[in-house]
Amino acid sequence: MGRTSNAKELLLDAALDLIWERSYGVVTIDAICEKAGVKKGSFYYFFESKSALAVAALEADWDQCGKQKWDGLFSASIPPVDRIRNFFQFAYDGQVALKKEHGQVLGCPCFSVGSETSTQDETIRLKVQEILQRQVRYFESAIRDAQAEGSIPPGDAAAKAKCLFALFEGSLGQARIQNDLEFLRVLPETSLGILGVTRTSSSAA
Amino acid sequence: MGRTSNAKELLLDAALDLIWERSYGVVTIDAICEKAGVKKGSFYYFFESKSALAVAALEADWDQCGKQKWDGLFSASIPPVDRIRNFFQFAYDGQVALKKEHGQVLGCPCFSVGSETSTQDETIRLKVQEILQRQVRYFESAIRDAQAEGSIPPGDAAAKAKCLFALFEGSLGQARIQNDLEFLRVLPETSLGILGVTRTSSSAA
DNA sequence: CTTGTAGTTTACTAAATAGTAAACAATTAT
DNA sequence: ATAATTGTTTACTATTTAGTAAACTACAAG
Repeated sequence: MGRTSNAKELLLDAALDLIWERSYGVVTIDAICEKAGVKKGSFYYFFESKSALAVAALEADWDQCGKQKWDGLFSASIPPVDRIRNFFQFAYDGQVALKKEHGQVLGCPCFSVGSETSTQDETIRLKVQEILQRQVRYFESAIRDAQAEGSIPPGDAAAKAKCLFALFEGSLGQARIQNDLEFLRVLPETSLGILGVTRTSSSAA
Repeated sequence: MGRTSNAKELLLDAALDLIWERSYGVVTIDAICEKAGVKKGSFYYFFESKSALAVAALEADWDQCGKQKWDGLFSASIPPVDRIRNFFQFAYDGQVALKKEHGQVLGCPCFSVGSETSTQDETIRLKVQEILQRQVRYFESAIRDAQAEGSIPPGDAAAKAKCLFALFEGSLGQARIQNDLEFLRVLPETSLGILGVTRTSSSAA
């Protein structure tokens, strides 16, 4: 019983938006509260600090959006090489939409916040680490499947996955810094080239 | 004539150190002054803001350290494939030393600060963009030379350089977030693999 | 309809921070 | 020496920010 509320969700959404668009350090609790339309007293009713909110916001974003997207893109019902190409294409399309909306390239919130805070806030660092590692595993699994069906050469799948992921995050970071999505446009093909795909298996002409 | 001073240099050094180790947003002017052993009045005598100091610190670091390192590593007197391998090895060794000194993986200050501030501070963004583009050109030139001598397959050298650079910065970011240098250790070989080097030309057995 | 619970609001404090003004100190050219 | 110049220091203000305490409101179960 008692009063009901969606303030917690409003705060999580506002925090992720602001931190993604600006940065963790520059966003104040007051700004988050204002954007969420929630008073500071309520903020402290739900969260103990900005750090705790950020951790919760990253986790909530994964649970509510990220996981489904990645599950769909890396579905076993899709040929493994296509999974990877589609993923990079999806990432590019998503950044195009975000740029249209915000006027700026935003990149990956998890990686940006992680890089910014990792030497200062261990709880954020661990949460980011956890989410990023989950993501690398999607790559790894697709690479293993592609190797099994012979569409890419054999080799250490975990290492290749990390390599692709670093390329991905590095490109997102570059795109954010240059405010230019050109870096991402070629990734669907570049990534497959790195994996050693010879013949373009399906969708592309 | 007039009084002489090294306060400006002390401030530049302190700023880069602190921002590298922590982040741009979390470092205050007071903290920079304290680390530099300079009073705030002097800070404002030399710089108009934290942002201006950061821009100057990044530029000074390139002028005094970065340029010479890159020039040496990418010297035309070195076989082009070795330049690339040596660069990644040097980067790894440098991060090992930094980790020993600071207890944490720090990554690339330019990229970290750039990613953190790019949507908030246009002058920092432009300076970072400039420095990063300079660095990509070293890769590009080495790749072109390697292609010319036939040690790697032909293809768009600028695109390959951007790809390698994204891999590099993405790996540094990952290393910072995971506080683990494993990501960087394999880069000397991984990078050459991506470029399509078949035979390990020199130093390695 | 009243009581316990869940959430909200207001008004506040204490601390951190950016930024300034003006007196002060050192150096050098004349 | 003494001015002019360059840099330093101190002490200050105004603002922003995190965080708290306590009164208040809505709701739901008995």
